[in-house]
Amino acid sequence: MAVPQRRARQKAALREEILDAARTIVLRDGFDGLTMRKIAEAVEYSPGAIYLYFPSRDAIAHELCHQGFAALLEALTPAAGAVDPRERLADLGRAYVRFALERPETYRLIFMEDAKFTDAGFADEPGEPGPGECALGLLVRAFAELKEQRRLPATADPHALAEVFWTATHGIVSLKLICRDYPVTPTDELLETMSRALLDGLLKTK
Amino acid sequence: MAVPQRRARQKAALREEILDAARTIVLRDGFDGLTMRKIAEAVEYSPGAIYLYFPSRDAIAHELCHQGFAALLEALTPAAGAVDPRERLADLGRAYVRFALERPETYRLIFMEDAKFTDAGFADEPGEPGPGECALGLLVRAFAELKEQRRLPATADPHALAEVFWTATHGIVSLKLICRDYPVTPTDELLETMSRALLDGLLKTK
DNA sequence: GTCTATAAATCGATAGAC
DNA sequence: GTCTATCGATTTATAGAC
Repeated sequence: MAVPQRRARQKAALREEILDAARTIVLRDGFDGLTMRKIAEAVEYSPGAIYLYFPSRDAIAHELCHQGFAALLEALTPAAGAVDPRERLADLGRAYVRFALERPETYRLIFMEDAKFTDAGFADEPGEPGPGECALGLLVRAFAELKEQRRLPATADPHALAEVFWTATHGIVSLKLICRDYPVTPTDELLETMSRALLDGLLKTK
Repeated sequence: MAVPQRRARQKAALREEILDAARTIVLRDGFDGLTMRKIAEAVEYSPGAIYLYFPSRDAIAHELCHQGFAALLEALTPAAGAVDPRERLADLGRAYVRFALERPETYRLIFMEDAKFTDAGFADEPGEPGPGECALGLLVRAFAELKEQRRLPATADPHALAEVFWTATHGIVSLKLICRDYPVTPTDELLETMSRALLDGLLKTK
């Protein structure tokens, strides 16, 4: 029983090597620049060998996307520690922006490339939460707590408010990642102004 | 002198035909699906003939982008009629979202594809305003009026606030255009909630 | 000015030798 | 399991006949 296990380990190791190489390429050349040939060259195998580990280029991209969502969730989780939900939302916004700017190609891949990758990050298998859903859940939870504390109107929908906060933050980073010169205002200032105004406007009182 | 003018008209006409065909293709197949061959087929010329009117695929995309920004400005201008600046901002947000959803491929082209296209729409020639700058100017002007009316703090920066409003709106539509399933909340509801909360939070009083 | 033909470079994916 | 070789289809752009 030992030999097949070793083989399985080796197979898994090369799988990881391929994914690492793919990540590097996406980071350097963007998603369109990810080709089977480049991957093969990077791991020093022939192009055909890659197909023994992944059935297609899309499968590799899908796996990268899944790992990207997991990384986002990992980056957000430590920012969800604040006791005060409002403070926590501001922290989550900052962590989200930091993640996007530090790993621009990962962010582009999961949120700016293709619907099939983005949607896949939310519901892993139909019904299962998935890392994207969990990340959004951090926001939902904070708004739900604000509502429990009667700092939001009784009619407020925590999920909708979480999506408002998320889309607004996404708007800042996605434009910053696309354009060189616009928006002119520094990212931090945009985020802080947006975050404060949005929460001021939503909450009954500070 | 008449003949060269007629020739110039014919040349300009075919130029427009090429651009029209390119627009249709971008709308149908997305930006990546825009190829010289498809354009040539659509206008019933050979691929090589296109190069007599445009030096490259990028030049066509650049022209499309410029026209896209002009169309955005045209779609926003009638929404800038409200006397009350706050009401005007809400109207501009609605017109912006409507434009993006009605012409998704145009919106993708000018704001979600490539930096060189997006930046080009703002400052046409260095120094000149460009349609993108004008569109943003509609927002800046509204915030500037709010400041004149003492409904914003004296320290408020109208340009920064305009960019906050713009990025937040862009966040809604860009995610809607990318993902099938997320955000779950309907676009209109996201926009109205965001718009109201943001302006409530920024303005001293309603 | 327009065409045909083609260069030169990609790509994803597969077949079959070893 | 890996490689070589290649299919078949892309693409942008150009050269040269008409």
